Amino acid sequence: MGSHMSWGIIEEEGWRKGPWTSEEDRLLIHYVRTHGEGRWNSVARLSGLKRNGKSCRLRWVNYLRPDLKRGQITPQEENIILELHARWGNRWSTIARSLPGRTDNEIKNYWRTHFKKKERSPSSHQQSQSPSSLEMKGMMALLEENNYNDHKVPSTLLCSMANLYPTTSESEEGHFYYYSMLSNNNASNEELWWDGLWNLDDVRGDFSTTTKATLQNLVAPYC
DNA sequence: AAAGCTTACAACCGCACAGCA
DNA sequence: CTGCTGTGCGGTTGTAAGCTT
Repeated sequence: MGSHMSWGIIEEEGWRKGPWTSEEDRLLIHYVRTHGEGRWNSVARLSGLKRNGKSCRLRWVNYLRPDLKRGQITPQEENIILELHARWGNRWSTIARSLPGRTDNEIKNYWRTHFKKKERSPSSHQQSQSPSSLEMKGMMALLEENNYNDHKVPSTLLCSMANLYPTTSESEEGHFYYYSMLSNNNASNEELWWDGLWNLDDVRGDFSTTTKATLQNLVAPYC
């Protein structure tokens, strides 16, 4: 689908809008390779793209990033989304951090098309592969019980994550380390925690641009 | 076969926040 | 302290493709 959509190309104040062309993608990829992520408002000047910074950032984050996982959301990922949404609500970026390769936009879209509908038809919800509302209540009770206060993640969630990201190879190593660390009862050790966060960010790349707010977002749900 | 409906997803918008001069 | 700029986030929209009637 995607690039075939025909949003009319609009030029407003010199900025192009609408669907990206492969040439624009190429320019943006080249820009990121040479200058790194960030400084999005400089993209137009440095790359020749007639796109504003926001548009460039969005295109990169949601579509061009090399670590993106394409394809359908798996049932395991769906379970994680359900669980994390029950816990955090519409904090899509927070949820996305637990699903490497998935973007907040992707998860948000998935939620809207799948679960919003299910909310309206409770009977179909029970038939799905997702946990029933009763099961979810149990999970949430577990979550509340543990409350992440001692930096523990419920084993149910960790099982899903471990199943989802079983390998320790290459880019996923950091993530798995992160989850294993969380599952460790001794992981309340603050040092281990921050080690894990550094590791996570390292994997996500461009650690240098990670702001305090980003780290706070990362930590907040567990604190 | 055609019309209407649903799903999927790319992209935009407005707001909030952090950092910096 | 204040205003500006850059960035991130959540909500929303628009449209192609697929499905149903």
